[in-house]
Amino acid sequence: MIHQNIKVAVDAVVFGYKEKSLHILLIKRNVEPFKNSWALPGGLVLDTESLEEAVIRELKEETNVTVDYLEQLYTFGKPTRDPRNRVVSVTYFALVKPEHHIIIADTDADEVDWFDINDLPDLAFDHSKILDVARTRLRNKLTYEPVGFDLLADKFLFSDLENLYKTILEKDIDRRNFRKKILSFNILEELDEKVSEGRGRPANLFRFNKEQYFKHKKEGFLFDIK
Amino acid sequence: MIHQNIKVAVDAVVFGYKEKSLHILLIKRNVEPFKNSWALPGGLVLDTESLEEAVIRELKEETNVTVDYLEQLYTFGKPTRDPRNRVVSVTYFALVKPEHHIIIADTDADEVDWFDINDLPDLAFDHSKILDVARTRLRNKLTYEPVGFDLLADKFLFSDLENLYKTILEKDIDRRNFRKKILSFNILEELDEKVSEGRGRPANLFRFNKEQYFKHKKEGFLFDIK
DNA sequence: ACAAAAGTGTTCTGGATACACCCATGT
DNA sequence: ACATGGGTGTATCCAGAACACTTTTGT
Repeated sequence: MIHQNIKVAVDAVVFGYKEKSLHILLIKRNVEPFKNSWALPGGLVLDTESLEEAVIRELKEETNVTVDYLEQLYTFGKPTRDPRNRVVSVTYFALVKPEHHIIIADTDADEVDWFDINDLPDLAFDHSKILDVARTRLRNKLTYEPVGFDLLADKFLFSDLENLYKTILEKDIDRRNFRKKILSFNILEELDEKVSEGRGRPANLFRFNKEQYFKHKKEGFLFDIK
Repeated sequence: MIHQNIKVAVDAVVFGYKEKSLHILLIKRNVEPFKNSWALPGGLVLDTESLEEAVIRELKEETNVTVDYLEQLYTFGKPTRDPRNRVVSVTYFALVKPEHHIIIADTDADEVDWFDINDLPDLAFDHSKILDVARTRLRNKLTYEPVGFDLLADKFLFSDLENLYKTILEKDIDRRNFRKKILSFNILEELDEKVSEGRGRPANLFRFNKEQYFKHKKEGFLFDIK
């Protein structure tokens, strides 16, 4: 077998919705290259673990986060993407509910933090390219799968759901039509709890009913939001 | 840097439409493991080439095919997928017009052939899993991008296009509505050439107008076939 | 009483679907 | 003349889009 000198790594783009806007999880590197730059969490794959296991392990180690939703995104393999050695990175797309996790930096004293998607620092390596691909994926998925509910807290306000769609799809949404459409899917439970946020009429809390969704899906129902 | 013992390979699922049905390109292995099994074309990535360059090179070497359309599909990394060493395979999805290429097996006397998608041999490694992912991707892409035209000859019959959709989407199509819809996109040219296939009324030939398509796309038009 | 956000229904329009007969050729 | 596949139009229905006022609370 021919000799080959390529390393395999995984990197994750972790999305979360908090403080009324979309955030991603970054770590601050404390080694060269790109020392002190912010970067996507990730690292080399161990010989005996699967790619997915590698991402889950790295996320736990570097940030203390366990993901709610994880899928493979794209594999980046340009020979020069890492200035030291050739590294092929298999990237993953993850969704978490930020309030479910306490982020903790690695023992190597890296920093970890949530960054608003509209106020990001420069990223190490080709990580901003990876992020672009992830944002596109998120935008697409949002329209044909109920992934929004993996980003919101268990109990959420309709206005948060609406705001989430508005932010990610980058377009205005008609509140009445949006609500009508989502409710027509019969995958939400309206709770008997109201939340007042200081001013305005208190809003009702909703909960996503995953079982209902899978049941409807099995019966041929298609989630679809324009 | 920790020691890692993983190889990186690429494999391609190459689709083509010929003899009124969907085919894929396979090679017969002449080395262990899976000697004499049919497999997807592919091989190890060289240290200095990109992943995409590796696929293009391997396809040329092993089958003599140059692809018309190529995109990354998925990366398979289960530690045991190759019985010898650990190999992570970055797989690609390709479309070609079979009549544009003369397939030629490698000098190592491998065989190469087109196989009808509904009459496939057992495949080596996890290649049938890869193929499943590719078929799903093809089915999805067909509905929102005019990829069908990368599978058909330059000049084609409407009935071939229709048959292609019927085969891949695995459902019946209303001929009138299908034709109406496709023609409404204004991306086909009706040629002044007719073809008689033995019996029945001779059919008109059509040609896909790529420039028109890209022009419309830029103006916000969405290709969409249910 | 006013400001702020939540909640709610109807009309209109356009694309999707369903559907059946005539046409051009070869045998 | 008959068999075979090619080519075509209309009516119905439903989902998407557009659109504005009332309700509940805090200050």
